[in-house]
Amino acid sequence: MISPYGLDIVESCLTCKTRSERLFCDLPAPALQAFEGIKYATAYPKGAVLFVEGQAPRGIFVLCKGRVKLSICSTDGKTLIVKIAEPGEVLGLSASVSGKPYELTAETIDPCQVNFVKREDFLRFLRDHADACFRVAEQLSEKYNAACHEVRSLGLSHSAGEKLAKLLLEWSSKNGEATKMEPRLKLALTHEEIAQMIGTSRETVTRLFADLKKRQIVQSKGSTLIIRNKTALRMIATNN
Amino acid sequence: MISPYGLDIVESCLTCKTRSERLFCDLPAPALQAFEGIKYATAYPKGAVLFVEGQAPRGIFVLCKGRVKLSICSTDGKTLIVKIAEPGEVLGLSASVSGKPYELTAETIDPCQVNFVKREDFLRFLRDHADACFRVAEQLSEKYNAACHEVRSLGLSHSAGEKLAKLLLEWSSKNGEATKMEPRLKLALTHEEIAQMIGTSRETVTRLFADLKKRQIVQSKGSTLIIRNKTALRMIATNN
DNA sequence: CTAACTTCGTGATGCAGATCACAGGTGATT
DNA sequence: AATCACCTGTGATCTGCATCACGAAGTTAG
Repeated sequence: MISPYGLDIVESCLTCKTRSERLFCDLPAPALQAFEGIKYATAYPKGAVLFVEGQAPRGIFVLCKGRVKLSICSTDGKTLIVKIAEPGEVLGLSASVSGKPYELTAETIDPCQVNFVKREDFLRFLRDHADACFRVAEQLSEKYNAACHEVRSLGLSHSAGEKLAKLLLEWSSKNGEATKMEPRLKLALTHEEIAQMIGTSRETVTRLFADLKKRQIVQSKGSTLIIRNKTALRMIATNN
Repeated sequence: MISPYGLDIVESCLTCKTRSERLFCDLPAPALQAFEGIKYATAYPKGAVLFVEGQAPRGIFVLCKGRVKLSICSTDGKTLIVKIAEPGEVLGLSASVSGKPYELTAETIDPCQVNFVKREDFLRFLRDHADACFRVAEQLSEKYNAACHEVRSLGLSHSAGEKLAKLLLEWSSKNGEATKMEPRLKLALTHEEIAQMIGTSRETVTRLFADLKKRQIVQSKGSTLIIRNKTALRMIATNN
């Protein structure tokens, strides 16, 4: 089959191997069958925009492969990256359910495979399949939960250093590296983007990293970051 | 019937007059009947705590009367008020759906009437009533939407003045006063609480109000605030 | 009607971090 | 190897606001 942007496209959800690990995708057979009928399997290159904040909801995007940057943006161009979505997440869900405009902008940062479902089709699907509807509620709860974490991090931390430390710890816990004494993680983002994630300026991020290195708390090798002193980092993250 | 804390308790959802105006409550007859069977109508005095951030979810709280303060709190005691919930909202919903701990603390700021539903009962109810399940998804979308607004306000505004202006405009739009040239609104919160809503210090709020008054943008009469210059306020809210 | 709180108003001070400005790195592209 | 575009590092400066500190003005209670 054709494979644009260097992706191995999983054509059908019915035969998808990773389905069972994913909260939303792991539907009972009838629902899955119905979903199969209304979805459009699509592929996007890196840097494609799935939807823009403020647009009327066209439908949902189930992310199968690749990562997507979710951000909000102020009138004067300042950007805040809310999260980096991973495969298995459903994007544009809340807007499609409520009918309100998308509240975020979604932009791919890898080549991505996405299953798109038109809003009307999706709503009909939800009416017919109660079990899927509950999955949606679960997904939305997850999203709400994540948003609350974001609010907490933005609203309750005093310093930029604290937020950076929180972010690094969070990242390290995602790679199964959390248990290790000295977790490693790939820094796939630029300082600029990290700054946008914690709501600060690029220069501050650079300075903070320099400081962490000087204090032997982290160490970088190319684009991998090694956390040498996890307890110290945790101190910075929790305290002030 | 008994009427604690000076409330007129609406005993049954079936005869509730305000039901139709409320997103979640306006259920089709069978679901409503079932809901009636699992809910506990309860009343709380002002200052009661419905649930605390971090607790395992016991169930949902449908707010019938009164207002509830939703906040998150850091280890060092700093508090951020996320929102003031109004009648019709369902509290503790996302935690009850996902099974994760409550992400907020809910505290009444008026005498309140609340319908409580135990988590297991609620989940069973959702399985049996697909239409209610969709309502839940809608509610969660609302909540997610609100959380996104919060994130935006916290993460993208440069100054405390901007956030205060946003808050005042938002409040004025809730009372049907938005259309008027000079909307009035009751300031039911102290400067301290307002500060906790916009993530700043009490003194700053006082100073900002003083400044707005000096510039003839607002004017206060006792606990009512009159917005004299809406365009100026909007300038402050959007720009910097 | 005074005491005891709570909330509000305002000055003085200090610091975190935004912003500007520029220099050195790094990797692609040709 | 040379150009370009984009990152990273670092100094200098400037400001918004947190924090401390205290006194005035409301509010509740005895």
